[in-house]
Amino acid sequence: MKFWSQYFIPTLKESPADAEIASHRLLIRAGLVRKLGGGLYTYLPLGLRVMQRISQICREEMEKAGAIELQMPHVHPAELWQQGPRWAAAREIMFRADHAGAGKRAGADPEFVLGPTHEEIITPLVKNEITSYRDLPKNFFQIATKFRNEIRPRFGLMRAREFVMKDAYSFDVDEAGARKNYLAMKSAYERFFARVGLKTVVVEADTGVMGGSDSHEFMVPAEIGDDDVVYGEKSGYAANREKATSGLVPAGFVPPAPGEAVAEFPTPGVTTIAGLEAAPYGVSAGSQFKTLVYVGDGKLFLVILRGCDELEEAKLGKLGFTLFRPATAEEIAPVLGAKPGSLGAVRGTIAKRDGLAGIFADQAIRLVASGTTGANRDGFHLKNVHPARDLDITSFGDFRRVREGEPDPRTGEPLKIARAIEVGHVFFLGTKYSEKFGAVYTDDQKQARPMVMGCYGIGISRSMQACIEQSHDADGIRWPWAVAPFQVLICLLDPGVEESAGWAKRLAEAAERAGASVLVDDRAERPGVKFKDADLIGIPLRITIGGRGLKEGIVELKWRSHSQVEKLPLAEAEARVAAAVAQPQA
RNA sequence: CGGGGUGUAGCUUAGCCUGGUAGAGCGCCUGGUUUGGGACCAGGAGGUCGCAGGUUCAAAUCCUGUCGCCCCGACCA
Repeated sequence: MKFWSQYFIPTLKESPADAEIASHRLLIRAGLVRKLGGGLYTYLPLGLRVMQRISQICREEMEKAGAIELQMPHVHPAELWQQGPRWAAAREIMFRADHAGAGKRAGADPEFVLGPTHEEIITPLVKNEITSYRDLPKNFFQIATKFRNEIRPRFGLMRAREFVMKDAYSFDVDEAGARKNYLAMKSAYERFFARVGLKTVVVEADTGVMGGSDSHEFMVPAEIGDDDVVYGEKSGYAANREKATSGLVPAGFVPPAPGEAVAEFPTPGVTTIAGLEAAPYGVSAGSQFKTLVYVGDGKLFLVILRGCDELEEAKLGKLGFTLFRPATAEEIAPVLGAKPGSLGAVRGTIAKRDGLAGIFADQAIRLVASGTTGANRDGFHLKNVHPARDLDITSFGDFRRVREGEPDPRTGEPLKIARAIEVGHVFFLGTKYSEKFGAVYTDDQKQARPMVMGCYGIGISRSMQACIEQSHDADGIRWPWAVAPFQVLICLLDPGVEESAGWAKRLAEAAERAGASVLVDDRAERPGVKFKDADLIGIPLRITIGGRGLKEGIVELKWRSHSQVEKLPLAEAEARVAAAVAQPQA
């Protein structure tokens, strides 16, 4: 039992100017966190309590699923990351943790980094400690602070530079075992989110910088999310937009036959899709081929899309480059022979074809029978271009961004798109890390084999904010029972009156005996202030004790999520409070 | 990093265009009256106007630079 007057809950009437979304405002107004700097927050007592509750639920579900808790360092020798498979890709977001007097040149690699995640730490550990198939499978987890120098921290805890995450890493003897672990984690996640009261949607996801092959994300649908989820209402198809495909090109599609031969025509000053659409050319965007130039691991490559389509950059990840970025005009001209705006991939028109690592075409261009594209000669384009006949394509793939309304890949129904917050992510990693770090075991045939891994994250601090985003009203937060900082708030309107204080104590003890945590608002404030604060901090069950009620022989019981007030006769009050705690309505 | 915005008391902000005494509300302190949905009265404390330079007799206000923060895009739990 805590007394408000002895505790620390700095609530605010007005929300700070730098908080824009509801959950961020409430996080601050309800006294859960305070900002130190961009993406850096202090968890105040109330916020910390919520974090601890979420963590505890997470811990329980992990352990039920057979995972073992440990704790790894936050400071990592940079060397380990340099040995790993993603140093180049991950160093951008890593904080350097050089110690003073390291005497490093500017720009030199850091000696230490702050851990953004822990594959590079757990894998060497397991390599050293586990060598036999008899000791596998194992699944280790920790709940710890992560450090990522996010390019743009935002929305409070939603995307922070320092945040709390549960991360788990599974090690198996083979793929079948790893799949089993993957599914075990996936269902543990479902139980976890159900318990914390977060409604999530599971979607197929891109693996991003993490690497790996299979991946699902747990999303909380919310307007303010920074992911787009593509889904079919009937089919059950749901995928992150970065990964989503549509049935634009049906299975068994037969490309149209080629027509007239390719012909060049002058297009002075026209360097955009829109420019070619306009008079006098009148070429629809859908029958243009857009040629994008990227640099992958130091070499140029081309991506061909229909003029009406947009590149989904994340899909370039499957091409296998460690690092890629759009090429600059200076890099393009010598290889293609023209400036951006006149580029194309028609066979024989590329100045230095061997200067390209490949030409990758989105499969949707196969829908085009006769297209128009740049001639690799400034001021000229080519028409009557047939994808298969004329373009010098290395391979076809899915690179375009899905748009709302396109057909579901399974059922053909129009796809929908909604914003969502990613709160959990499971990856099937395979042997990418174990091979790199030599995490091998000896099987029963005395053969050395790489362990098959999976990794699994839950954003603990982000989940806290997602709870608020999903459960609040105009007056404040409405905490789900399981994660509320306190479950019962006793609003003691006359803390100085002995009879009132006595009832507060008795009812608080009754609630605690029934298993609830209790906060007593014993401040010398007017009732209005207490009620407003009660709604703001969102404790699920409120018991009001005041002179008016006591005169009537009652105390009041009210759920934060309902508007009705129940009057409890004093004689029944303790039992009724205990009964309410046993059957929470939140 | 690109684009947009913004920095004035613990919080929300007015003043800036058109240079000349920094002002309000909330919160805080003291006293009093109040006491079931953010009370009222009286008094009080609290501000290097983000920082640095410049223009000027004079800069919160104009100019330059810089830093922080917020929003939109790429990154992610």
